[in-house]
Amino acid sequence: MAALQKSIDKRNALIQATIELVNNNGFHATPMSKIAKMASVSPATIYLYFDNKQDLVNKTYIEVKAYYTAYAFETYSETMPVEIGFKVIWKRIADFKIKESANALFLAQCDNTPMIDEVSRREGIKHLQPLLDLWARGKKEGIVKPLSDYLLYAYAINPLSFLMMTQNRGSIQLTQLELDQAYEVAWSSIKVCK
Amino acid sequence: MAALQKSIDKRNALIQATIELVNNNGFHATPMSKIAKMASVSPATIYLYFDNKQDLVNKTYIEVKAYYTAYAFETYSETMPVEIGFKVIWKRIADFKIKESANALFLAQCDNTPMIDEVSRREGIKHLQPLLDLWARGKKEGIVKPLSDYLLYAYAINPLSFLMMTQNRGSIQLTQLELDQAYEVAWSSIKVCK
DNA sequence: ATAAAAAGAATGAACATTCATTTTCTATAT
DNA sequence: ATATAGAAAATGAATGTTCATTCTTTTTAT
Repeated sequence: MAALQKSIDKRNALIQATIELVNNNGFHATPMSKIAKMASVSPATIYLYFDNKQDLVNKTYIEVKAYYTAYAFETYSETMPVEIGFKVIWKRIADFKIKESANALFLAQCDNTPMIDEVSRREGIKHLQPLLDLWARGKKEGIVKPLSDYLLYAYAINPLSFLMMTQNRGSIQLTQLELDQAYEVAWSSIKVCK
Repeated sequence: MAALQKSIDKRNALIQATIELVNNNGFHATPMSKIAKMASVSPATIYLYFDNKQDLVNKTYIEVKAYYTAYAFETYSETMPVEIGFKVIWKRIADFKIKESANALFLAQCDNTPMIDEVSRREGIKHLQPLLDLWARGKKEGIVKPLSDYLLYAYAINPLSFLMMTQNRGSIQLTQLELDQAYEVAWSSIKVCK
């Protein structure tokens, strides 16, 4: 099969270059020629791996998103009690946003921009299901507030995006203390008060 | 003075067109020619009001941001008790995100993108001071948790951006009930528990 | 020896910006 | 009030560049 013979390394280099350049310049200011140069490849070669620029950025988005969700749930198991499970997932997401900030930044840009197809966007959302299941369980057990998933996400998870963005812009440097505080606020905002 | 004689209506039309087109297509996919057409103006005319495309988008950002903050603090007074003051501001911001969703969407895109100069970005941040002052007062009175402003903002205000974004994408329709719930979560996440 | 993969150069379209003219406004003189 | 000169504002049509994509040729691997 043709695609399989092509070098996976080149494909990865292209994806990485796309992430880095789009993060720094935005989609509109990253020409294919620069992506090619950064990946040490001819512009024409990009078209052996991707249909066109839009396809390149869509596929980059989907791959990064898949990596993100795999990372988020890596250490989680559905047998964990709700509070433990949430903590495990939350910490992994925080970890991702800090350690994989280029990837996280790229996702944030895609999620707040018409850069990505609706189709690819929907594709990227799917993988969050385990968290929604956890919340459903938590609600049933009376541990998690009976709020919509969107509200829970807005308060428990999304603030991490803002903190990551701000840190990345150099305005703040998150300390371990602040991260712990952030977790406490996140959990307290969705847990049922005794 | 030359600039003052030019039609303020045309300038406004250009700003409005920029907001709408950038919201729908992103910065990279909105040519000056389209902005001109939507504002019923010749492309050349844009350059009588703005230096270039970057300047146009920077100035649009600053204007929308100023409008946003003015709106947010419209009904707030520094003599209000902390809890009341916060509620007043929060509700106004929520109002803005819903009623002025085109403006809010534009700001969200600017804030998550390298579309805007650092200079203009900093310019836009300034106006949030009354909220930071309110929090300082709240901390002193032992009403607000002793967290950094960024953490407070991340949990008390930023979730509204996510909810607005999601609603705008058609995934949800915020009801009054949900808005009230959102407020309760916001306040409970920053207030000191008794 | 053949076919896949990659390359560099070429192509053509899109676009930001400028240029040369025309239109509109304003202030003054009648 | 009206006409008009001069300036400001606005325009549509160029200009030159940038860039996504394709074409033809070369390199690499089997």
